[in-house]
This record gives sequence, structure tokens and C-alpha cells, in this order.
Amino acid sequence: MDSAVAREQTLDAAETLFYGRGIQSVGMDDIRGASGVSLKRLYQLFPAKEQLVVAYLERRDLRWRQRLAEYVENPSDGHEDARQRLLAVFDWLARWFREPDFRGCAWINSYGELGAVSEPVADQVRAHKRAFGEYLGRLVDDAGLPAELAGQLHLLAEGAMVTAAVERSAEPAARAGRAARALIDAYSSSDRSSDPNGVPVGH
Amino acid sequence: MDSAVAREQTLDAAETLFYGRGIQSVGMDDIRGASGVSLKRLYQLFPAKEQLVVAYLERRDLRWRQRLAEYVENPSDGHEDARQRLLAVFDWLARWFREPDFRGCAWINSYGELGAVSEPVADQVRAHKRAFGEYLGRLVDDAGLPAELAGQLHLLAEGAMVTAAVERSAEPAARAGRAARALIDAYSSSDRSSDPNGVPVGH
DNA sequence: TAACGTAGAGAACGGTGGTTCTCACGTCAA
DNA sequence: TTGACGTGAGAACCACCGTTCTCTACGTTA
Repeated sequence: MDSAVAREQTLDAAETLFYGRGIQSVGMDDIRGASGVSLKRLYQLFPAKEQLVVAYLERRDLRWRQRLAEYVENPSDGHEDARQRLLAVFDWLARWFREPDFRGCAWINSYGELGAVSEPVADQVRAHKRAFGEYLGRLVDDAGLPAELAGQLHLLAEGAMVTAAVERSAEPAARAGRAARALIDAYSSSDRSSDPNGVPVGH
Repeated sequence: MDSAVAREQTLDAAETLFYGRGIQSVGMDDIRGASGVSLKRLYQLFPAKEQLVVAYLERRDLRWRQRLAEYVENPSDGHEDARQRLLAVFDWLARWFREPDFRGCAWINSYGELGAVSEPVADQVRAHKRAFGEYLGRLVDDAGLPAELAGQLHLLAEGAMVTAAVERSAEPAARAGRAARALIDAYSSSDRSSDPNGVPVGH
């Protein structure tokens, strides 16, 4: 089997299993069984389980942020102006939460499980969250809104992920979207104080 | 040794170790060593590790919510009106985040680690988050504000916990507090439209 | 064809962890 | 006093897991 193919199959299996059942609940033998990659090959590709975990988080990070950006920046979804793109983040979260295998944020979960005992895993989580925060920062900046708002929207998004996972519901995404809209309106009206305050709530 | 004392010592050790290093990284022998309670006694008190985990989460839930309520409802801290009490939640979060052994939300961490493989643990997490959300709901109601706001503040608080843990910083609490104030102002002004919109940002 | 390198299957190894068992000891009731 | 009982210390048991090793089969190349 080609080495690159084996690597992808390994990461596919690792992602499904680690994300679905937690990292420590999954043995290397489970990954071998699910991937069809022999144990020997597995250890050639990833000399230790921790490196497989890091690779899983890395690849998922790239894909996750790409999927988000594709949705947010797709003009055919009606995200033409910067403000709509900002709110589209929360629409995308709602779609993600509704996926049948949704089980919370992979990085938050990994951090809870291994953040205290594995520095490489903790670093991956920090890197992912920083990248997500910076993406929000760029969207906020494009909308001509202050950086403070980006940090606040980041908290709403994180809170929505946690709450959606625990409550097994996609509703927190919509709730976070309404809060985001209220905050955006508040910041917009404080910029240009002649604006009426509008309706900060509601769909 | 008195049974009740042994139980408390066991839970003390369990709390320190589980919270500090994660649940699966801590063995029953570690708990025996840290508590001074023999393995035999340990298994008399908690017939399986999972039951010890649930008891740890239960006791911590009671104490955590009590500490929060004591801070929020203490008039000497200047929390005389309902709106101030609402904002005090985020001050309290900041204090919690600054504690030297802070390592995120015990329930979020436990959920990431065991939520997928242990229904009793997942139930504990859901119960704790529901109780916290209901407490926020009561505070919001006392302030004469709509229930929707409570849900939004809940998301901010959860996001602050996650972000503070990952970034190892107490700053997310203050950020969440500013966002909370903006949301409260927005909801207040939409209620009584004669109110000036005030300054929704800032400290 | 023969020697060789490689890959896969799965056994083996060393360590760990949850749980139970043994055994010696102290305590209390009859 | 004696016997039943509860206790603590720690060994023992058993399963699992990360990792390595063995062995066999097969394809490649000189």
C-alpha cells in the first residue's frame, strides 16, 4: 500500500474514532482495525500515539477552518457584505451542530482529556483556537468594527460549541447568532451615534 | 477511621487529582495514596471508579454553585441591584480563573474525556450546566429582563471558561463581562425605549 | 532461480490500572 | 478467653494498551 494512502487512511480512522469516543478510549489496535493499516506500518508513519493525535488535530484544524471559510465567504449564500459574513459564522455553527456525528469541539474535548498531561496536544488546541480567533478578527476588521467585538464573538462561538455538545442540540448556535447580532448592532451604533438603535433582538 | 471522614478525604483527593490531571490519568492507587484511605475502604465507599467520579462531580457542583451564589448575592460587594448581581457573575468568574490551580471547567473537561463513553458522567455534566443556566435565568428574571438574555449570558460564561483554560488567562472573564453589559443594555433599552442607549462598551 | 528486502498478521512484552484477595492484627461480644 | 468481625497493607489477578518482535509470504532484481 502506498505510504501516502496509508497515512490518509490512518488519519481517517483516527479522526472517526478519536472524535467519536475520545482519545484514551481508543487503542492503537482499534485504529489498525478501522484503517486496515498494519501495526508495523502505523508505527512507521507515527512513531507514537501522541504524534498520531497531534496529526489528527492538525489535519482536522485545516479542514475545519477551510469548511468554515468556504461557507462564510461564499457569495451565493448571500454573504455579500462583511456584517453578513460575520453572522454567517453562526449559521455555519448551526449546520455543524446538526451533523449526526457532532460530538462537540474536537479541540475542547482533547484539551479536557489531555491538556494537562500532553504539552503537544495542548499546543495544538491553543493553535487552533488562536487561528479561529484571528479569523473572527479579520471578519470583524473587514466590517470596520473594533477588535474588542471579535473577542466577544469568539466567546459566544466557544460557548455555543460547548453548550450544543452538552445539551445535544443545535439551538445554541442560533442563540449565539442573536447575541452576536445584538453586539454588532451595539458596536455599530456606538460608532455612528446618529444611528437609531434599531431592534437588537429577534431573528 | 470514621466512614464519613474517609469519604470526605477520598473526595478531597479525587477532586484535586481528577481536576488537576484529568480523570483517566489518575489511578485508584493514586487516590489511595493521596487520601490515606485504603483500597478496601475505597471500594466499600465507591464500588467502582465511575461512582467516585460521579460523586466528585456532584460535590463539586454543590460547592461551585454555592460559592458563586455567595459572591453574587453578597450585598457588601456592592451587588445591591439585580443588574449588578448579573454582572457580578463575570467578576466571580475572573476570580475563579485567577486561582492558581484553575484548569478550566471540571464538567467541560469531564465531558470531553468521558461524555461519549459514560452516561452517568454525561448526565452529571448536563445537570450541572442546566443548574448554572437556571441560576442565570433567575438573576435575569429578577432584573426584569427577558429569558432570552439568560441563555446568551450563559453562552458567554461557557465561552469564557473554555477560553480562559486554553489561553491560561483570566482576561476572558472581563471580556465576557463587557459583552454581557452590552447585551444587558441592549435588552434594557429595547424594553423601555425612552432610555438612552448609553455606552454599551467599555469597562 | 536465488538471494534479498519488505510487508502483513499477529504473538509477545512490559507496564499499568481497576478490582479482588490474603493475611495479620485489633476489637468487641458472649 | 475465644471466636467472629472489620480493618489496613499490600500482593495478586486479570484485562488492556502501547510498542516491538517474529515469522511467513511475496515481489524484485541480478
